[in-house]
Amino acid sequence: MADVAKLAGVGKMTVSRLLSGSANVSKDTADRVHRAIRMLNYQPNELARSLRSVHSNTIALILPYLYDPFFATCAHAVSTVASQHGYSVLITTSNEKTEEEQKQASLMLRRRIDGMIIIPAPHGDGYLRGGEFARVHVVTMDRPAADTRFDSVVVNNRGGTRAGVTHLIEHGHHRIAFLGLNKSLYTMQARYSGYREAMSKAGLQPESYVECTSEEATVTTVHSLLTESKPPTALFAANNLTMRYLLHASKVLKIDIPGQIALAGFDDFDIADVLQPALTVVRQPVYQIGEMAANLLFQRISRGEYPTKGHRVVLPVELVIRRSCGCDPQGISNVRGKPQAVAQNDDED
Amino acid sequence: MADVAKLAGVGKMTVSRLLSGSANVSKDTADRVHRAIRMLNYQPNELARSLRSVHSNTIALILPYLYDPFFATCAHAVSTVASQHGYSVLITTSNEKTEEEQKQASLMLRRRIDGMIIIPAPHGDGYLRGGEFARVHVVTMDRPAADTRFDSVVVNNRGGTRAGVTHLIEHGHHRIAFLGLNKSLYTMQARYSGYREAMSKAGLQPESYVECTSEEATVTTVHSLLTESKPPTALFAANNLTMRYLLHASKVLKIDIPGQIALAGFDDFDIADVLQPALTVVRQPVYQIGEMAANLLFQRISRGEYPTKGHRVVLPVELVIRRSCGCDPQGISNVRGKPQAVAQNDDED
DNA sequence: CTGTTAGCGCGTTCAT
DNA sequence: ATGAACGCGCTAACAG
Repeated sequence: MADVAKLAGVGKMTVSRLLSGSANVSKDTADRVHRAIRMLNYQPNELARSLRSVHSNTIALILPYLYDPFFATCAHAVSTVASQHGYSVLITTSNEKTEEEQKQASLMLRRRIDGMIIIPAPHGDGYLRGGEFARVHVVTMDRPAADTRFDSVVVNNRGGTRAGVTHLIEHGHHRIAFLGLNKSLYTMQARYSGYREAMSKAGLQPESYVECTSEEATVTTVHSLLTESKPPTALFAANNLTMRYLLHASKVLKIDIPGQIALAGFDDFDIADVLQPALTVVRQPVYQIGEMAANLLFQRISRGEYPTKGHRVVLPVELVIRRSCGCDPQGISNVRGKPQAVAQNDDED
Repeated sequence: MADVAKLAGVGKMTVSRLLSGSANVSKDTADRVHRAIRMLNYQPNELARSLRSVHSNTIALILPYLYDPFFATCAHAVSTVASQHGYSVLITTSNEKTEEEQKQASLMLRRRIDGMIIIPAPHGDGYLRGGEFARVHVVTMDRPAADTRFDSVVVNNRGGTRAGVTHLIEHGHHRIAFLGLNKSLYTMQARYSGYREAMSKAGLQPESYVECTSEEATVTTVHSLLTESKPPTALFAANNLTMRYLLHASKVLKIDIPGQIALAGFDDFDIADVLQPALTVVRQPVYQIGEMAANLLFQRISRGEYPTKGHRVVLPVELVIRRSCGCDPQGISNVRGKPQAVAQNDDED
C-alpha cells in the first residue's frame, strides 16, 4: 500500500480512505490512486484489515457431516447468504463428536470470526456457556442450543411426524413402529414425541423406539420386528438415513410396500418420488433452514448487541403424500405428490 | 499476551516461544507462563499470528454446489484432511459460474490463504494464469486445470465409461444412447469420448450426445428418443443427476427397465442398489478424490516451492454390475453388486 | 535459555 | 481534503 501511495504521490491514508470509501477524496487524486493500484496490481491484505478493525467478515459453520445431503444443503444456503453479505465461511465437520466440535469452535474464536452457525452434536453444546463465547454471535440450526442466549432454527418435527403417523392411522393401521437413529439426537426425540402423540390421540398404543444403527443391523431389526406375534403393519422412518436402511432391509427381506407394510418417513429427498413405490414423506424446508439461520446471524451481527435471550424459530413442514403409505397411484401431472401443509403451532418443534 | 508475560514475570517472547514450541524454555518458567495463561484465559489471536508469519494455516475450497452429494463428499474429505494438518477451510460455491469463482478466488488471495482446491467451472479457470496466482498453491479436482502449473486429481472417466458401455454391448445392445448434462463440462466430454470409443471398437455407430437440461426436458427428450424409427435399446447416463432425470422420465413414460430399455450410468450413489431395478454403475472413489487433492496440496505447501509443471493424478474407477443393465438378479449376499476393476491406463482421464 | 528491537499491513486519531 | 504518527497482536531477527 505504501508503494501505491508513493507512486500516486499521496499518503497511505488517502489510499486507505479511497478503498474503504470512508471519507471524501477529490476526483483528481482518486484517479491517480486508481491508476497506481492498477499498475502495481495492488491487493489489500484482508488479514491486516481484520486485525486492525474489529470484524473479520468471516463466519464459522460447524456441522456433523458434509456428505449428508441435508447438512450439505443447509451449508450451501449459509454459504450463499454469507456471500451476499460479503462474508466468507470457515467450515468444519464435527462428526457428531462434542470434543471435535468444541475444539473447532474455540479455534474459530481465535481466528476472530464475527459469528458462528452450529448444528450441535448431542449433549455437547454446554461449552457455549463458557465466557469465551460471551462476545460472539451464535445461531444453531436443525437442533436447538443448550444456552438460551442464542437463536436457533428448527422445524416442526413433532407436528410433522404427527401428521405423517396420523395419515398412516387413517389408512387403518393400528400397529405402527417408529424407527430412528441415535436416540440422543434432538430431532429423533422430537419426532418420536410426535409419533406418540398421534398414536395416543387415536387411542393406540405407541411402540417403543426402534434404533437403527447400520444397514446390516436394520435388516436384523426389521426381520425380528416382523416376526413378532403381533407385527406392525406400518413403519415410520424418522429421517433420510433410517429410510435408506429400511428400503435396503425391505429389499433384502422381500417386503412388499405398501401391500405388506405401509411406509412413511421424515425428510424428503431427491429420488423419493422415483422409487417404487414413491415415498410418502414429511418434507422440511432444508434450504430455508440454513438461509434463516444465516439471516438471523447477520441480523445479530449488524445490531452488534448480545441479547440475553435467543429466539427459537420453528419452520413449517408439509406432508407429501405419494404411494408408500398405501394411497392410490396418482396421475403424471401429480407425480411429485401433493404437498399438504401441516398445521403450524408456534410452540412446537 | 503482554498481560500474560507480565503476570508470569517474563517477556512476551518467552510466551510466544512457548506457544509455538519453536525454542526451548526452562521447565520452571514454562509452568509460570502456563499458569498465567490459565488465570487470564488467554487465547492467542490467530489473525495477528498469520499477519506476522507468512502462513495463515487456512486453505480455500471453491466448488460449484454444496448440495450435490458428489461435491459435498469431496468437500468433507478436504475438510477432514485439513483438520488433521491443523488447517482451516474457507469454503465457497461458484454455482458453475466463472465470474463467481474468480471473484471468490481473488478474495481468498487477499485473505492470504496458503493454498486452494478448486473444482473449476467450465472454460473458466484461465484467470489462474494471472500473476496473483503465482505465489499460491493450487490443486483442482474432478476437472483438470487449464494452467499446467497446477496439480489436478481426476478419475478415469473415459475408461470407466468404456467399460460400462462395453458391458451394455455385451448384453447384445447395438443402439445405445449417451445422455449427459452441459456438454462443456470436462467430465461429460471425457465420458462421451469413452462412450464413442466403446461403440467404435465394437463396430457400432456412436449416437450423438443427448443433453438433459432438466427433469421435465428429459421426459420430452427420452420420449422422442424412443419414438424414433430406430430407437436405442440401452441408455448410458453420464452422471448422477442425469440418471435421476432418466429414472424420473422412465417412471413417467412407464418404461420397463431393463426389459424394454437397459440402463447404466456413471457415479454410484447411496440408494442405487435399493432401486427397482438396482442400478449398474461406474463407481468413482469420491472421498479419495478430495483426500488426494488435499494431500497433494499439503505436500506442495510443506515443500514450499512452486513447480512449473503440475501432475495429473488419475484415480481408478470400478464397474458395479447390478440389474438395470439386464444382468440376472443376485443373491442377498451380493446385493451391493460386485465391483469389477476397470483396467487403468495412466494417460487416461 | 531469555529479552529487545523492529516491523507484518492496515485503520484510527489527531493534526493540517 | 489530506498527511503523520501510533498501535492492533504477534513473531523474526538479532542480541545477551
